Amino acid sequence: MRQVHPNAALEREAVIKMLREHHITPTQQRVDIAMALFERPQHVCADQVLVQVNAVESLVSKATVYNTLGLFAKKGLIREVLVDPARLFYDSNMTPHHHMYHTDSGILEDVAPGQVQLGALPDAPEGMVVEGVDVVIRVRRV
Amino acid sequence: MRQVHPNAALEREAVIKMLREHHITPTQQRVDIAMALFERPQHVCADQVLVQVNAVESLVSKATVYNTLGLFAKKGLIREVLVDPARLFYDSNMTPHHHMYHTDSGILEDVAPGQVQLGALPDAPEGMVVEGVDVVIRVRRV
DNA sequence: ATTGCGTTTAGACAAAGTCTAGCACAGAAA
DNA sequence: TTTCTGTGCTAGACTTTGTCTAAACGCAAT
Repeated sequence: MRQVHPNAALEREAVIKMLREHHITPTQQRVDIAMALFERPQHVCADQVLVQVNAVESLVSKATVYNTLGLFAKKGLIREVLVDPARLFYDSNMTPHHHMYHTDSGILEDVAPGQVQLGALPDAPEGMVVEGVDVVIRVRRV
Repeated sequence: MRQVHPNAALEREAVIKMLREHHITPTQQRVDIAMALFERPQHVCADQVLVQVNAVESLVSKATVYNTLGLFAKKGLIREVLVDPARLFYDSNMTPHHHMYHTDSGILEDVAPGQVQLGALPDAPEGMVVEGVDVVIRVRRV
């Protein structure tokens, strides 16, 4: 049986509200996943979320973690980050910013938007809209 | 037995020279792959290269295609492009430019560097160098 | 010819992510 | 509260991309 720690109740409510605001039905599993994601701003891949959510007790299946992360990204709650060819990262920080990726260690850092001057983007082709612009600065040890 | 079309001889020599300039031992397989890549500037994934190279006759194995594309990228002959979470693309156009990615169709286009104003990048952390900066404009149908 | 080293190969393997078919749950309605 | 319906969840099989391994190959130098 599912047990929810009583002290977590308030944050849980806040998360449910957030999901509702993004037109996502707040199921138990989605709330669990969202709480893991928004505990702190972070970059995670599906596998890490799976482990984190099920750390204490098995709450959410693999398929649901994948489905939910995809749903959250589609609904604009989190952001996909493509930096590692082997896995997809998600960023729970939705404020505009860019990324610095350490290719040898896999570390992914945020870069404040003011640190990159981005101007004059090309127009999207006829009948298309810009969904987003990703800037990734790849760095490595000398 | 390996057959090389006589008219391709000249281009083959040029490719061999290019490999040597990048300190890559020009084996038959590497030359075949490079010729497929540089036939025209293009974005390809490993699987497409495998098919293209072996279209007429089976010349190169899967492992070699993967190894060779990785080698070429490491040696600066081609460039990895991360746009699709499911596969890694390679760009045989090494002149500086950015990318526009059609998320629904998978089409990947070049964007001339002049069309994006990129200024004032943050410094790389101590003991690190910037390997590259990727700018991807993701677009989709309205 | 023989040795040695880098390259290629087939096929097994690994990891990320998707799919399926049936069960469970959320929310609406009575 | 109970029932109902459509959405969501699950285990586990499956797919796809890419890597690894061990043996064979190729070529240059001895």
